[in-house]
Amino acid sequence: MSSPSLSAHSPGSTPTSAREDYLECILQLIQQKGYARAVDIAANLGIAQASVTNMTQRLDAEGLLRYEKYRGVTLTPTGEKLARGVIQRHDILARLLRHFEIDEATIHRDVEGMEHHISRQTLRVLTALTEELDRSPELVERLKTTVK
Amino acid sequence: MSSPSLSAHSPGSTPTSAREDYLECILQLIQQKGYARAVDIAANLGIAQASVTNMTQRLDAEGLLRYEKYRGVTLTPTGEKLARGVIQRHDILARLLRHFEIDEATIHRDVEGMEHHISRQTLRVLTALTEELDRSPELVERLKTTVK
DNA sequence: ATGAAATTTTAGGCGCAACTAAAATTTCTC
DNA sequence: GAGAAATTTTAGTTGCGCCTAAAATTTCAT
Repeated sequence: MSSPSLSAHSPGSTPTSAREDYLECILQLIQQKGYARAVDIAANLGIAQASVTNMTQRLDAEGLLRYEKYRGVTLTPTGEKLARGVIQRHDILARLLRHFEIDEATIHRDVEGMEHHISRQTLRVLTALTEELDRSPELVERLKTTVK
Repeated sequence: MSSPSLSAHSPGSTPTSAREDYLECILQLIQQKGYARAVDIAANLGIAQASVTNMTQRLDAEGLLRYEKYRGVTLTPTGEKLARGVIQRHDILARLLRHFEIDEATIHRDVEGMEHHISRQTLRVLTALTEELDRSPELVERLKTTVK
């Protein structure tokens, strides 16, 4: 039922999860600190610095970011759009789950895994759902009792 | 923020997504036809038959199924439990999304991607949510209007 | 029961995305 | 501004999970 794994990232195709993780992380760093250095990307993703160089070179070749040796990286418009999408999906999922009493670590793991697989359509639904939970604490309460 | 990719499947560790896809597919075949042949597994997963042999050998070594050369495969209790878990997560996600007007193809793709990343806690929440939607068509209607 | 067809296995290979170790470059400190 | 420290890059390696082609085995039809 699943596709033969996301292989070759032809330009225009959907980035792999790993690529999305990089883009997300890079945008977050840029927003937080104004720049994205390899050492911080590596720390945030929990991988070795050399792996970052490697991947950022590929992402540059694919037009998702601009990479200059020994200088930091910046996102291209395409890359930034993708990064914003991932962050948006991440945030909605986290907001949705936080309505219930799920530990943050679990929320983090689940969201991290799911955020790469949500279509625009599903995102819209989850957004509506989350906003309904925001404005209807009774609903949240009813659900929480059902859960336990 | 993400882990260094799911590498070595040490016994007792969480199976990779690919492994879960195999287990899910195998259990479905066994339920449907009484047995699981490589040719059907390959067709269902959209991969080559040789890849199935390869993976089933690994899954046997890991104790998730029993593999006998030129004979089919059967799930061990561990493998079957895992397969049931995946199918359960799959079904809940699909039921949840089907409450809205999302095309089946999109539901299929999203579920296929997300089903590997849902914890027990989150599963419980999504189940409660789905059952609430089952019994409250007004809520569904309200959400559907918000979405469009 | 034998030969053709289907299925399964073996063998070798590939791309992705990680790793380590060592070399190159930049940045900080005095 | 020289040297130490930090960072980045290069080079080479690994495991996963897929591939194709060819060989082995089983199954099916006559």
